[in-house]
Amino acid sequence: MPTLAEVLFPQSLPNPAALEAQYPPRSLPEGARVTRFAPSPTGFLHLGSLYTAYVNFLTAHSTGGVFFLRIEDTDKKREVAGGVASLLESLAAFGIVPDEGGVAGGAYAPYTQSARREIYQAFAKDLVERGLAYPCFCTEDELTALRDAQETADVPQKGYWGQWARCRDLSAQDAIARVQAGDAWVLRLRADGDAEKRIVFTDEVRGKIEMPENILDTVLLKRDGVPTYHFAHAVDDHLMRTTHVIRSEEWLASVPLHLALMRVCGFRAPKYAHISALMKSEDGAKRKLSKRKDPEAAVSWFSAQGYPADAVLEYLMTLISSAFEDWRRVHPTEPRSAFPFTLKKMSASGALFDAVKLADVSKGVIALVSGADLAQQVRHWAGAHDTALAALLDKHPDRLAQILAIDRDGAKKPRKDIARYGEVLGYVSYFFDELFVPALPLPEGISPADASEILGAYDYDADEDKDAWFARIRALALSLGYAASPKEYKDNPAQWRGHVGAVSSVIRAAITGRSNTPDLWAICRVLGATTVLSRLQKALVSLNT
RNA sequence: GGCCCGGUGGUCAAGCGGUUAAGACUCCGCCCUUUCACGGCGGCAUCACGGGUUCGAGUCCCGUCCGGGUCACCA
Repeated sequence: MPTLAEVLFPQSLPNPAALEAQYPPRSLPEGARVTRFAPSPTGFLHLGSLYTAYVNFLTAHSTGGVFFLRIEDTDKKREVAGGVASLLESLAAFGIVPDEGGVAGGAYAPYTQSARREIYQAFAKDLVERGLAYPCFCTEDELTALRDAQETADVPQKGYWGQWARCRDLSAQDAIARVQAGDAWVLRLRADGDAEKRIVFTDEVRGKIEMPENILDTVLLKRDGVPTYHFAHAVDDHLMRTTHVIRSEEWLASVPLHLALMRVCGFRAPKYAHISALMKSEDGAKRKLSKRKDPEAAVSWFSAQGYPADAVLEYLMTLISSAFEDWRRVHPTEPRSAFPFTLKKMSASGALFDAVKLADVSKGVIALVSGADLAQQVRHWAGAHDTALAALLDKHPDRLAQILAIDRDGAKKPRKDIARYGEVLGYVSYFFDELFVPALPLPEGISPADASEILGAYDYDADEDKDAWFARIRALALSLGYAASPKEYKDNPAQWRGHVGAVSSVIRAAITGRSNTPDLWAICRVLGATTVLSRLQKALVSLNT
């Protein structure tokens, strides 16, 4: 006479003890943490997921531990073809490369849940043998009816539990008969919790938390024999020897269940850290960043906008630890991995995603990149996101590097005026004749006649060094009645028509069509004498007609 | 609805019984400056509310309110 467990799991399965031996505890130095990122292969990387992954990554790597990737593909309906590859690619773009799992493989393989089916079944069978789990034959309709009944009876605790759990007390014979009759079943936990009793655990970011014990007979194995998240989590994180389960706060409510599962399976529970979700403000209300409504929820949005991966990570870091920015000021070029990171310093409240702050952080990141490197990054970005820019850059090789080097390479205070690669085209357009739009924005108090006078009297000499070049402008200013410095003008405004700033602004406008640019002398060098002279000439002509 | 988490300026936040309640972003003003950017200085603006406990409360306790999460054969 076969037992219920044998009827439920007729196939030959490894036994739990053998699995324990096959996946032994890791030999890692004291304090080393093992963390993981466990996404579903939807191919879509959410900003929140990146955030979570990054915290896991930092936790492991700041302790000499292991960060692995596990694919949670237990729901075929959500799976997207090529999802895994695209996910790995997205993560890699942020320098987040798992030590194990993914393409790396590892000693605790397989790292894909769909390939671990018999591992889960082995533990499930063991649970049935010990009377800690049972088959449930309730149909979807019956479950809905149960829900409705609880609704009308106004039962505070909804769900499949206690007296509501109809299959819980089915005799083994009846259960066996139904299985043999071909009835579909799911496997449920026979919860032993008491709603009146409370469990206490310490969350690594939130501290001590007290909750009622789990009383729900949660589904462990679905109709198709595939585990639910909860059961897979218990089995996998135990067997893969995860020390710290760091995940989004939506899982916090499941901790009593997870702890109960760990206990009945005989596993030592990992430490848990629930980090708060990234929020978005809308009409004064706070809500979770949504994949549907918010383009910035997708990490791909940031790449498309041209935010360097480093900038996004740097921004996330400011959310991870409020001490980060202070540290960064002291260590402007240190890798982020050198930052003393702890889960405990993470905020327990959900942060609003702040695009303005990201832009500021990004400017700081881009300011540290050399002109040549930046040019290369921009070209790379343009190849994927802005073909017109890419074509332009290819037509003028090296030009962009020269432009971006201005006030940047070797500058003690490099310019911080580019937040995204996507802004670069607008930033540099006047360097290219095909994009240059002649315009003459005049400074306050300067009339077209004044401008005409200035341009008419100005001679550009391409051979002059910067000091000589500016000395000439100063002399010109003086000769036309403009103070040679703003200070002199302020000391006695009545005596002057203005100051050098007005003169150079007119020249700047004629050459670039703009009122704000980096160092004009350097710009002229990049442009070349022919172009400079020609633009100066045209501006003068336009003023006189 | 039950359970759970959270609530300090517009945003991110420090704070662990006694502080003029840090700092950063944004915005505004000033300084520096040939423009802009950078940098410097200054300013606007915060402890959700009500009760306790205490000589003293952002900090501890209780209640309320607000926001979020969860209660799936999704993760």
